[in-house]
Amino acid sequence: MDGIPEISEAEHRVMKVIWNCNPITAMDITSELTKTTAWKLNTIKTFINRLLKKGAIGFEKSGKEYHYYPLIREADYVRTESRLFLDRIFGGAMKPMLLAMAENEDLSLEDIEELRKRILEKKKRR
Amino acid sequence: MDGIPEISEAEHRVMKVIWNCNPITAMDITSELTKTTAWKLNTIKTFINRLLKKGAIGFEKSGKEYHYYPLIREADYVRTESRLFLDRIFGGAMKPMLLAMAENEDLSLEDIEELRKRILEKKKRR
DNA sequence: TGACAATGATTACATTTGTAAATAGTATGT
DNA sequence: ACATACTATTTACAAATGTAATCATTGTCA
Repeated sequence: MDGIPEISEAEHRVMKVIWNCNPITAMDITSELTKTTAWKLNTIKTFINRLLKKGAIGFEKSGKEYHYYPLIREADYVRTESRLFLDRIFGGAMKPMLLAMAENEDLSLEDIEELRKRILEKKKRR
Repeated sequence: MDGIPEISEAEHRVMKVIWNCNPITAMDITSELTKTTAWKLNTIKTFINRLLKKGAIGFEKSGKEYHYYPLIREADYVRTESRLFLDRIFGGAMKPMLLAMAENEDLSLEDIEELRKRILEKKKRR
């Protein structure tokens, strides 16, 4: 039910732009990315092509421009990556991860409260 | 204050064995790893050598055997990797990460309670 | 002391990734 | 219809990674 392809770091930066706003042209992707990276147009084209080949995005052409759009949902990608991270670093156990995060990152009691509510809701939904 | 070198996925598997028990010989690392992977001895030797070159581990020889030990602490590695993950996937924001995790993984109210306590303790410590 | 067996070091090779230049295809104005 | 100016596709290349075979060193037993 998954089938999320391997997406490299740089490719992921491109995906984020496409998820954020689509369909979108290569030019617009580039404008967005050059705000935060030093990548050349051609470099970004390479990433776009690799994403196409991997089946992560698709396009429809109108005139001479291609308009790209995602074929996988960000939520699915995030879920897959989170699970991989959890498995790799914490042996798949949620609790040690949370405790480590609590130790190293800033977390307020309000954040915790929100988390609790969300879990209650989730339980109710089922 | 960090200086954690880049450690690849496979190398990390080796690191975990060394963190878990050290000093340790290449043979013992291999016995451990062949339980869960199909890696050949030589493959594992390669990873050990790359870790040596990267300064992630050191060794002391006794007789013909080398005994390897870590030069970086697992806690530091975990912190670095967690931060990278958080930045890459969630733009550095802890809360969205927690909410996504709460949605996708099993988290009990008891876990949350423990988390809350830990945060209180941390606040007190400072 | 000299050969063997074990262990570490070096070399090898395909794939992925970051980075980009060169080349090819095409809609549009003249 | 044709050249032009874009835009997309192909090709390039070095570094990192996964995977391992081969070469070199050295302690040990005969």
